[in-house]
Amino acid sequence: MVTSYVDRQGKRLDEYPRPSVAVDIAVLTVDAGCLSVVVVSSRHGEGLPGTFIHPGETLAVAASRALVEKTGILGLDFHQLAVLDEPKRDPRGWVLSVAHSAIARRDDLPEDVQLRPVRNGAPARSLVFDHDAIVDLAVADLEDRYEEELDPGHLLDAEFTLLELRRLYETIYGFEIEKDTFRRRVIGSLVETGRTTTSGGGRPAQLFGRRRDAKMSAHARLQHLAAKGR
Amino acid sequence: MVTSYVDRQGKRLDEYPRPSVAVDIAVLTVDAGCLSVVVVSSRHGEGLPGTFIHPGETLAVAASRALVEKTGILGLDFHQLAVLDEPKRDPRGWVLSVAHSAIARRDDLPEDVQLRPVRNGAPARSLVFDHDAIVDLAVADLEDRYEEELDPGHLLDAEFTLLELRRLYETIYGFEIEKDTFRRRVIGSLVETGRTTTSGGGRPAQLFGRRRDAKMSAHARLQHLAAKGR
DNA sequence: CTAATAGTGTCTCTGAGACACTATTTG
DNA sequence: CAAATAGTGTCTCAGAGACACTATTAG
Repeated sequence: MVTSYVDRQGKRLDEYPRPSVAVDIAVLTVDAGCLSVVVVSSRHGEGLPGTFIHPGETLAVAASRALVEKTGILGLDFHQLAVLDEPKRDPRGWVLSVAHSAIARRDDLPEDVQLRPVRNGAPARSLVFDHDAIVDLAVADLEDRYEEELDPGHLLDAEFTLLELRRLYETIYGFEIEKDTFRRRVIGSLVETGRTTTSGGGRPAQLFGRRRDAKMSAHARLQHLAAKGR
Repeated sequence: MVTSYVDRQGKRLDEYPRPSVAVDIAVLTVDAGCLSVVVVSSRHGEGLPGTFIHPGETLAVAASRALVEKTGILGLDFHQLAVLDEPKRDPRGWVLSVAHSAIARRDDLPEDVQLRPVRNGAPARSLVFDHDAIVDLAVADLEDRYEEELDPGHLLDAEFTLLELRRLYETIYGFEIEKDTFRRRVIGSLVETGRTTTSGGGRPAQLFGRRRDAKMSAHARLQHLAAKGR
């Protein structure tokens, strides 16, 4: 490392005390129809998987490493949410945490992973440090991204029915959606496969695939919330 | 600092090598009808004002300190944009930067502050390290927040005409807006003051104030961009 | 047949966009 | 009067929401 640079006060870079920098990851999934988050247990209590960043790593690499080491989860994409910077947020010392989120299909997670529901109606979480707040950020981010794009986390298979898609969005948004309105909203982002499935019980449902670059039309959830005066 | 905690590998917290953590701030303003960013000169070239975080500080405090020390700017609100984490992004060594943005009125900035235009048509910036990318993030963030709310950065006075408001939005969005459509879009977020001003040259324009909680209606800019096929 | 789910026709409402028009000032 | 800016009336278009209707399967 080059250390000969000095700043305006004449201090060398390596004279500054430095914080430890951690990554914490909220891995969200839909388990049994419920939006859930992966947690790990430690001596401090239940929290999100995380680790300290190592030299030469990017934050995404550190996040991958944390998930493998602590949960056995592999190969997710990470989104930065925020930097948690309260000097006293971690009793071990001065630790900044870069909060991340990721989305995973339940069956891409190990069988024995610990999951906690995250929706408001669900039993209260109480994770260590400020990890509850990270989960809230992750959920808000998930909602935003599902509003922009059609199932960007690929929680559904390559082919799915409109009912399956709608149930997924209801799980993520946390409220029911009218089937006719929903159909018209997403149909432009789908391609018919010609195949049908009768697993639902009534008339066979058509199976759809995603269009490339499958945006959601307009901003329905915002309008919905506005209409209800929330 | 408590250092007796150990992690799963049995390492104490203070045994990990730590990155330096910097804050860099893109202060945006409208100067002479042009969206601009505050820059500072150093031996590396022109860059955004920034500093290393000190023990006990939050990032926002470090950002305030950086602005005062390097530009004399006081009292802005900061928004975290992203963490820049490429291990080699800073030639001085391993430096993470938490990019921030802030919005300021031109006349709240010192007279002699260095400003550079940021819009695409403007002369190319070429700031040090990855600071051009931070400016891009700051501009995107500004556009998003001006789309959600009416002049959240309070770049206008307490009372203003619709022409002034529209010119501001045109400067921020980077394209012209129809006056009739714009008027109908924002009028619900304004309160009439009863006063008028004739400084424009033609019929006197009414002066408006902000409503508390002045949201913009719907998401006009997105729809505009979609309509133009961009 | 009924139950159940899939999918459509159609009406209303809202807001964006566009154009033309009227209104009120200065010179 | 002309020029300039402020503000409105009104039409079209698109999409959300809601309701009722038709379609196709299982049993």
